[in-house]
Amino acid sequence: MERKTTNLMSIGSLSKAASVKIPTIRYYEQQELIIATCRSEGNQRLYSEKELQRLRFIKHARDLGFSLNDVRELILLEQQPSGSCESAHLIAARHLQSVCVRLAQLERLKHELERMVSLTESAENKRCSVIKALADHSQCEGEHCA
Amino acid sequence: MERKTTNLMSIGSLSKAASVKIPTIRYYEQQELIIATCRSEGNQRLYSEKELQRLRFIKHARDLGFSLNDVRELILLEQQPSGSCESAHLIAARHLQSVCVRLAQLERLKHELERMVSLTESAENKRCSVIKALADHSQCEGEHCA
DNA sequence: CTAATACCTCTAGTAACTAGAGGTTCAAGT
DNA sequence: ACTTGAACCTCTAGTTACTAGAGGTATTAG
Repeated sequence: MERKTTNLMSIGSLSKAASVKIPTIRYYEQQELIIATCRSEGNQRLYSEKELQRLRFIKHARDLGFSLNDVRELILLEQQPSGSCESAHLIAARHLQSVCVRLAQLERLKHELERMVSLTESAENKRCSVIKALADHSQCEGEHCA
Repeated sequence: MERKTTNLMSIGSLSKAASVKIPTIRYYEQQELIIATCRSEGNQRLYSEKELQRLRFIKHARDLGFSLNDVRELILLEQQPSGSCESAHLIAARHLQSVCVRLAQLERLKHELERMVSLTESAENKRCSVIKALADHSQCEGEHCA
């Protein structure tokens, strides 16, 4: 009744529509994240609009840096009627947290690298200061140096 | 003459001194980044101060996010007498560049995740907004959405 | 001399794909 | 109906930088 035209598409079309490479789609299938609606007589995968939506969901989550395990969980939550919101929120919040941590780390690394590179640029000494900076970590300002 | 006491250490001591795990050291050996000075009668690895310095160099570079391939190159450069500075500078600058790119990406992701999470917190509707945000990327503000 | 600890090699597993070999199916044109 | 070329199929192995485990040997402290 509310079923649209049963327009099934090949893996190639799906790939283009979701901007996800074909081998990746097959990999996701292996990981049980997405399964083709059915196969053609000749065993080729056929997908409906529903799978396209799911693949876009996965793509978006991956672009946001969620792991495939997170994605797996989110898909399960999506399928449940309700009560799943808190869990989804938790996953997102946890991920946000790790993004923040990573961000702070990268900031620090950026500073040290900048220092290293600028030292090199003004180098008048023979010994390379990039290499010196790496070898002699007493100069290092970063926290990663124990 | 300028040779210090020939105090060789086991892989365990080296590991502690450089804060690098034992299997990782063996892995680096396999990758030809560091080789033990010699072996004991019973075939156990023995290292000198020189290897400790190199391992610290590797560790520091890895902490700064250089790939093992970069490290390999930097080590080669380190061993050459001179003229290697530009190459080392190039490697560092290239890496800094990629750190900056990654940083900008992460900033964007952070914003989108924050938006997602805050939406969820104030949700009064039944359907989870985290999941909705992932499914419906027309709401998405990030550049990663094509 | 013995027991605990540290070491050895080798293989396989992790995440998230990517690449390639070798073969089949589909769609379009003649 | 036939042919050609693109798109598809499965399966295996490679990528990065390690980590974990099995099964066995060396060293060292008491």
